[in-house]
Amino acid sequence: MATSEDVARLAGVSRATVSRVLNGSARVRPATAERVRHALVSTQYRPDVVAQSLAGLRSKTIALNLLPHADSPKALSLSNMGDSGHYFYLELLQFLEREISQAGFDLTLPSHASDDSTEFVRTLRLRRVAGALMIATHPSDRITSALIASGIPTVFIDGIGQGPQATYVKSDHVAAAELAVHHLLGLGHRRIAIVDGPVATLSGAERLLGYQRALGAGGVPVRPELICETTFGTADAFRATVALLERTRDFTAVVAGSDLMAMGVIRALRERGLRVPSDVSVVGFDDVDLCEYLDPPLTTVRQDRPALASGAVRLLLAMVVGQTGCAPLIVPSELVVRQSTAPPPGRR
Amino acid sequence: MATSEDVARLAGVSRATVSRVLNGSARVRPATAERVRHALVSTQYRPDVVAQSLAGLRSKTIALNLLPHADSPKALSLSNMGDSGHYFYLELLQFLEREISQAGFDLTLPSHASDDSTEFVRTLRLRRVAGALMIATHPSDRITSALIASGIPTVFIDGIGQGPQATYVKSDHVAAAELAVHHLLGLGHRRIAIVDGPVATLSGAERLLGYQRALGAGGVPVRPELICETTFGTADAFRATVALLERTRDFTAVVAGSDLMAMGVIRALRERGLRVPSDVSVVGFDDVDLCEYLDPPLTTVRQDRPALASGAVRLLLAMVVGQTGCAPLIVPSELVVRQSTAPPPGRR
DNA sequence: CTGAAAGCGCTTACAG
DNA sequence: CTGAAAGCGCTTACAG
Repeated sequence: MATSEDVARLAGVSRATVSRVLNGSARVRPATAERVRHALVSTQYRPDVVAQSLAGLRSKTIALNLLPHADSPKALSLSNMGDSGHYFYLELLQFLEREISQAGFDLTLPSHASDDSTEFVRTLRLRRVAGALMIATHPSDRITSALIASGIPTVFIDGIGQGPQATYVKSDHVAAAELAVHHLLGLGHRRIAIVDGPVATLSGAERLLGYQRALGAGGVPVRPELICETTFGTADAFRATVALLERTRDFTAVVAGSDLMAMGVIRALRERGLRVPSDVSVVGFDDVDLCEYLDPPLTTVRQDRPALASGAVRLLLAMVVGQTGCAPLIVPSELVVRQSTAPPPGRR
Repeated sequence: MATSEDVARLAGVSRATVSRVLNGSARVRPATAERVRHALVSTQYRPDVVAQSLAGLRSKTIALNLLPHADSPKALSLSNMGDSGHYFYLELLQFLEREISQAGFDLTLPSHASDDSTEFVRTLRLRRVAGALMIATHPSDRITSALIASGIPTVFIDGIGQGPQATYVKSDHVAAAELAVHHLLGLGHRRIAIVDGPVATLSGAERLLGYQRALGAGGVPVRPELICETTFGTADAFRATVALLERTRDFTAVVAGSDLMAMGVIRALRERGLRVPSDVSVVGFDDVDLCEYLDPPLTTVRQDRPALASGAVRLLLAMVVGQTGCAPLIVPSELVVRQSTAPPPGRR
């Protein structure tokens, strides 16, 4: 593999000059630059990224971390995604990877030795990452503040955190939940339950808030016994729904905290002899790929994955090249009506 | 951040010695080693991974690539996984990440500038990756041979490739398909269709083979009109099943190429008025998390994800430390009977 | 505009 | 057993 030395020799210049035309870091006489450029292609030169990093430049690497309501970096990115509760993030990741790769950056999932937030930042620094993408971190996490203080450009996705070199991107989950509830209200439902994800989570908290607000706006009292909170896992949503049904059957619709949770909700409803949507309507969130293949196809509120991903990468890259104080990006959601919602029983 | 210089000064030795105790690369007098170790902890020293890489060592980084039947490295890892057809690999990745992280390695998804296989290898070399994990590469890919020739330790997962520093890990998809078909045969089915993934794919090809073999062993003739091939996507499985139904309805069971494909199959069956399993039984492969929440809960053949992942990482790490000629690992699958299979209509 | 030199933080022969 | 030196491949002040 050709080194910058080889290129320099071939072009009859010094390595410094080669570096300069490569990085456009200083003015080079057009003729020389041209010679260098020729040498560059004829040697098939590729800069050694490791050497570049060592020489002080930040590497062209973005660290990725997914830490749903866990205060510890040890909570691994993918491991957190593994339980199907996080399929949505996977679909998001797909777009994220595309954008980052197109910008010529590598994505790295660093292994964290300890679970201390100082160590976390140190690990990123040691790898000289250009920036960090943090998915689903809770605002009060130690890591959030450590990262903001570190000055490493970072964007929080579905999390909140702001600083000179930090900002965030998220869907408006409050409005999304309002959309879901309005839809149900519009169909004639009045007794609407919610099987929500953890309120310690941004989306969990916001969806609950939206649910309450929309109910209020519709003149429907919020009934605490219809509010369930659990994890984003399908199995837990199933259990929570079973518990809800044991408590009361006085509802005709349920807002599930996510599409995957909706699967658990629907299964519980059915096992107890309730039909969806004729007895109970169910609406989810995210609009994960498989929604339309569920039985019944799931009515849900879609998060705009491409907008979320490209927004996040755009902001991150802007900060990497020095921009500061970027405003957060709030992405609107969209109701997708399929067949898991219908008017309540006595109302058709 | 403390450098090895700092540690050396504090311990009253040279950087070389620090390096030696760190890497155990040479004998150091116990007393000195002890002093160094003290200095190590009191300075909270962490080696600079970038510098280590540059100094000639391979980095503690494993490259990850997912290239289902694509001859191009441009086909991005996650992007390939994004269509839900690859949820299984995501669940696998979860285990992979855990194992790799525990071993102290980072996982990197390198961005590939071109789609040439030489460039591919070069990219890995430039990043000084310790090894590569290739998921679902086709044996005849250019990349497969380039990688084997490169000498970079690599293990192919759900792919095939062998060399001094390359080996593979996979489920026995043939046996898995036989399991599925035997189960159906045992229930009394004789007319069994298959909606398979691409035969250009290892699992697609093997599952078809197993299907044919099991049928033969059961004395049931293989009928070409009952064999469909499509992608691993749910939507395509849906379409293929619709097409199959237009051709013939003379079957009482279908073997789907994967769980996600099974979702498409079931949906198509239902839309055409067929009930599952009373009219038609359906069996999938993989045993993805959500199988038990489908309606009906899906009978499937489970791939042993933990065994696949830990086997792959173990082999890779062995090669990273110099072992050569590792034998491939074939992992057995297991039938999981749920409720999408039942005896054929007239036979209960 | 361009080159010689120093430096990024480590490791590894080479001497002793 | 241990240190001084060279080197990994690049970049960036510093001179000119």
